[in-house]
Amino acid sequence: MSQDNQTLQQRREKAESLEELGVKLYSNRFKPANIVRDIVPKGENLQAEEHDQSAESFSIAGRIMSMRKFGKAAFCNLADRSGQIQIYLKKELLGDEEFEKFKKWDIGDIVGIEGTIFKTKVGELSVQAKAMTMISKSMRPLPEKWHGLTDVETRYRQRYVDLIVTPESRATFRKRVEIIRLVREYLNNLGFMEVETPMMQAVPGGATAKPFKTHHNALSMDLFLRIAPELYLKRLLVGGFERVFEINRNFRNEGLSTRHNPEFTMLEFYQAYATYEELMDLTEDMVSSICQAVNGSMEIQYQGTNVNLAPPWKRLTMDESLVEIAGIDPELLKDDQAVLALAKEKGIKLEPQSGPGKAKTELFELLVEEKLIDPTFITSYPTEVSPLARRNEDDPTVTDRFELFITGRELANGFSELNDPVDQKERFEKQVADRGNDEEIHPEVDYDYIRALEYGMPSAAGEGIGIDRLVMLLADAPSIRDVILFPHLKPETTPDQGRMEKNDNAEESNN
RNA sequence: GGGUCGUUAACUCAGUCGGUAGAGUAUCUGCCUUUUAAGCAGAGAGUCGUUGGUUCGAGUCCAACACGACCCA
Repeated sequence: MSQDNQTLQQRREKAESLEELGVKLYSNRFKPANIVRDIVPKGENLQAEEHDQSAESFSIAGRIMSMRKFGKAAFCNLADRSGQIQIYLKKELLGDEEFEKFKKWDIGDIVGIEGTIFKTKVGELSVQAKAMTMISKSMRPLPEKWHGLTDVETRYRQRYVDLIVTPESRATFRKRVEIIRLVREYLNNLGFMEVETPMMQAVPGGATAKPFKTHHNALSMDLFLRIAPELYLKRLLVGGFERVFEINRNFRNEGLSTRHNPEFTMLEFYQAYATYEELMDLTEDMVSSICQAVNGSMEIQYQGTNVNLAPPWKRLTMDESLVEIAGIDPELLKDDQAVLALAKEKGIKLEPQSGPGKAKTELFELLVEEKLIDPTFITSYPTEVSPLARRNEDDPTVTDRFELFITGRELANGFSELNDPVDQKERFEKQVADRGNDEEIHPEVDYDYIRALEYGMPSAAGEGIGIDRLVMLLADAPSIRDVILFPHLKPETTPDQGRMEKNDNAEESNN
């Protein structure tokens, strides 16, 4: 704390002298009648140096972002949720007493202003203050006005500061909110119901991933944070909710990267009597129209690369992509042994029980995935890697499934759902048997889900879209941490903190 | 988990060959009633990420650790 001494102390002293002048440092009396966005149009017809003849009074509240003080007058920039406007304060108008109080104001304070509007010499619309109210005194200085806050660690840890001073960051999160709103609107318009299913699950199913474990004391049982909502949403199809979706968090206990946060937001939706082909059409239309709405165009740049989201999007089977993009001989793909040998040659390590389907998928990830820049649906995923997808009726080694790739990254995964309880049970059991030596993956057969299928689930197709990755794409964000308000970081260390003690505790809880 | 880079004032950054810790912004004091990176004059502000080591002497060299970024698995 000692490093903050000087600034904090100075601010405290100012705060005290304001209190002595009778100012409440944290008043909740001020109710702004206006926001900046409302005031701006009122000044449209004013000339430079002209005051609003109607003398209409406005009141606004916000944070002081900058100050330019003169002896007996000053200009400030005030920011509220809708924008920024300049405030002009002069001693002559406010009176000696109020102006003395103003001198103790700092950049970062949240204040209320009442006044009339005018334009300055250079034509900037400003509010001339006739009354001023302290709403919240700031005790810490804001980052430098010109460079702003560039240290990414501080931006992620102290997002509140980032949001105050980084307009791009505010814009990204507003865009995120808008994208999610548009997804909801799109699905609602098609008659989908938004539902919430369990985040804590006794059997973490619906994907292959390492779950987080937690414990319920009263029930004295372990629970897992969900890795996917899939099996619950399909239970709702059984229950007769024929179009459902959920936008919520999934949790995966795996590595962190620019594309992976331990908790991430997923859209999953299920539509009875649809097939995966209809979902490809839906996805193409939904994503491209949302892009048009938030970016004004379907042609965007992602980190300097042009991406065209205008439909129709390319559709390739996995085998076609291996031939067209990886340049693999189509004859080779027909020979299971040759496929396995090629995977080995490329340095892919496979479990002993892995078949050609797994090998093809690995080859795809290695040789094709990153080359899919414009949106591309890859279809005909091997049954081996698709435990929940419906088999293709003509070729049972593949499923009626697609994944969507944009800028070399997986954005969506969808398929025609498996609704045959016998087939589903066999596949679950095989998955458990095949888990290999990875105990953490934790596959278990969800027998209640099998029972649900035994009551009869309508034919259906379902899909998951990674919302964080969609926002990254549409907001041109390089890291998933730029689109998550509070991304996961290790606890920060401070010199005067008992770090050693913390480490001891951590070790104990690991054991 | 591995590799590379980074961590110096509240913020953005310099810091040469190992020899008294620097700038701009912010802050404080004075002047200043249309500025907008306002201006002028002056002042204060540092656990150089942490802990060790080498050295007469370490922000600088070495090691370990912490946190972060990027790449790889």
